[in-house]
Amino acid sequence: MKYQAPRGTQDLLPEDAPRWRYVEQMFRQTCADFGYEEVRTPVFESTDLFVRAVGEHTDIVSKEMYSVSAHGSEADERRERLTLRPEGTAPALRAYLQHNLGAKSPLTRLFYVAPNFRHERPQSGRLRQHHQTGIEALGSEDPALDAEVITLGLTYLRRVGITGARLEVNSVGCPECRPVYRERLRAALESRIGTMCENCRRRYDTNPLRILDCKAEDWSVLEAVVPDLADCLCEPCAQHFAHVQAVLQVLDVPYERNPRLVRGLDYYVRTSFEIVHPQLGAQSTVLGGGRYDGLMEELGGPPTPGIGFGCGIERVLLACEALEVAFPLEAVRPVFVVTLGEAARLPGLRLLNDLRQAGIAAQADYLGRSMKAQMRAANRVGARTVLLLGENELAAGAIAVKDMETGAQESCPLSDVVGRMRGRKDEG
RNA sequence: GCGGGUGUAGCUCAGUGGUAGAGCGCCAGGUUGUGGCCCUGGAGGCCGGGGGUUCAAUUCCCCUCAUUCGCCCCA
Repeated sequence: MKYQAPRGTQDLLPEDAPRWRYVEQMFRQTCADFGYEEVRTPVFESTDLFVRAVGEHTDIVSKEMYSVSAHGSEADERRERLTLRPEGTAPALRAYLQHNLGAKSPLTRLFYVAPNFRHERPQSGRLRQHHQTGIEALGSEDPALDAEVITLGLTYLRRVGITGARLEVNSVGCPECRPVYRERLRAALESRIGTMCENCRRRYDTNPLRILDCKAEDWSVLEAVVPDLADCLCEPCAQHFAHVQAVLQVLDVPYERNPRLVRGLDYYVRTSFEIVHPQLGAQSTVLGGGRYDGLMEELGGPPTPGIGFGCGIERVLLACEALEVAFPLEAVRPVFVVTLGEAARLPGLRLLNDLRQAGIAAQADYLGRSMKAQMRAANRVGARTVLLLGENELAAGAIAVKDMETGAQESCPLSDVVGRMRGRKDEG
């Protein structure tokens, strides 16, 4: 085969698309119910935007970005470097700042549905082009807003039909208290460096917080040694986290505090959360997010707190598959025009077009096949009604109307048939 | 970047050192102008690519490519 979809990408065929539409529709509906409005941003942005927002030393920026450069004219080469969007928050905030949405309203609620690109090794639940639904709530640091964002995510997943998901929350502190914790963690682990995996030894120097997230370490032993981040939070962060949990409890949202939940993007502060599903394999996070109160300033805007999440559509669908979720898929039941003989061909096309112009789903066979084959085709596309046009019907100025469920057939004047089909459509 | 699995018909997969099969799908017939179910027939495959061993390789060996699962990281 000469051409195939690039590694880590996939085609969505007609048989797949309805499930995607359904899941996206559930997300849009949930967002609408919570007062979130859609934003659509370009699929690529200035490379610098992502470097700034996500962090120069994160995996995403250091080795996973698809950067593109227009080649050709000198003018193009002078332009800034561009990168295919690796995550959704930075573009949303960029648009918020560029269009000064904060001036229109002190609290802005946005949602998006968009493809993301990361140059990683593909595996189950991880693609080079994947799709995320996500939201961003900008302009308030009210802990209740954290709870709202989390609740929206849970509501969406529940509506899609996902059961058995687990909500984990944590607080990763702020630029005030996190360095304090970082040093306490280093001190606690110092004597254990020798027993840690190669990656963690490196992390000990570069980013010790990520050691908490390592699956290779023996946590049954380390648990007792490692200080709890919650014990090191500064007073405002501790209060914030306590309030978030209090609101979750009032809302009857079941959650687990995961003291080792730290996320990989630099901009996260305070509330950090994930929704994981046990049946997803290695990539079990279906939804992840957190607060990013300093990010807007980092991008050159006014101080504007914010919180949001991203949720992988592919992972949602994997979970649905594992759970054997039954989707209520829309079924188009077209009218099918069957013609018999040359003389009926053009009048049949005319009828087909009249039906379509009247807003009635209508199909016909274009392969010049036998009546039996046309009937088979009608059955295959789920036709509810077949309109049969042959010599007898032409002579009588009529058409045979066959109900494919009952098999009953009757004659109808050709001039009445569109109106009659429209009547059936309105019935339901 | 590193490990393991798998590459045979459109799809899901059997199979053998002597150049290939099933189920489903597709097409057609069983009805001079009638679908589904059933029966019958048919089309469709350089057995991923290259090299080696052999009288002979889809089968054994090596390489390569693709794919998949995992590590890292993330949705």
